[in-house]
Amino acid sequence: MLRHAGFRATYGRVALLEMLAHARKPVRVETAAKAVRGKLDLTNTYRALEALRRVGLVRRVDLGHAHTHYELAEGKHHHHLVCDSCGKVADVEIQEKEMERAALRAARDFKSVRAHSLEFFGLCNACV
Amino acid sequence: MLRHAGFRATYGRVALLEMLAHARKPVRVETAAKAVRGKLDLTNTYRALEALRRVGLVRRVDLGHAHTHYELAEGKHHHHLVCDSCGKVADVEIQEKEMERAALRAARDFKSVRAHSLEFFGLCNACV
DNA sequence: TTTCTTATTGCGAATCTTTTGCATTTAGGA
DNA sequence: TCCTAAATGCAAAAGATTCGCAATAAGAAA
Repeated sequence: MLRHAGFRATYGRVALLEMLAHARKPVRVETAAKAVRGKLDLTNTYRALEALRRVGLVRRVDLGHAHTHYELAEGKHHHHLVCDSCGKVADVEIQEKEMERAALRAARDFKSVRAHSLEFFGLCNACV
Repeated sequence: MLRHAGFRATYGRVALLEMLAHARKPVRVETAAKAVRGKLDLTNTYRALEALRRVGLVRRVDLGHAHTHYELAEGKHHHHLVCDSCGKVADVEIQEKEMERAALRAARDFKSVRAHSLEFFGLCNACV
């Protein structure tokens, strides 16, 4: 995958992709860096994730915190429902196309929608 | 408004609300602070905006940048379509309720949705 | 395999946004 | 006018992310 995307397949990047593949929810850069400790430091984890994002191997997830999360870009684009209380994250699929069309209809003066970010916040069953 | 919300009506906060009332799009904290220069410094602009947000007078808008934007909380909750090229912002209204219901349906294990964030990115008519 | 080019990395320092501490000022009720 | 808690300014801290640069290593070529 890495070579095909024009990258060198370094231990750090491979480890990074592997950890993302096993993660069950979007991961903070700091967490990712710790997971590949010894193979890639924090600075280069930032650089690697950004590079991987640019070629579409990973996606940025903005959960409204001060820090960015990343997840492996597999399957279709989806959103998240985050528990306010425990932080649990569930994947959510929504009628994307229709929503973007609606946005375009609502926004006079715009010709196209390239992307959107949509995250939900609420309570999971295990929390009060 | 300020007194009614339990605040002291200081020059700084009044100026802040006035500038937000005239702004045509969500404003960065730094920009807001410059606009009320002399009446409120950067630190207290942060404090004031957060306080105003807690009582519902302003809303936070997260456009996916490294910094937070704020807008006056008037009218119904809405979203934004941001031009990738020039940064122009248009307001967008979407069928909120139905979307949140759909999210809840899609996310097993969740009992409620308190809020969501939704922003669109694309190109306005004036840009390439 | 060895060599060579340059992408990648580590590390320190810088930058940017946001928060905190604290002494001083001030809005607004008594 | 007086008094107290809310607000404020300023300096410094904290957290996230980026930059600069010399050292290292992946992978193509010999």
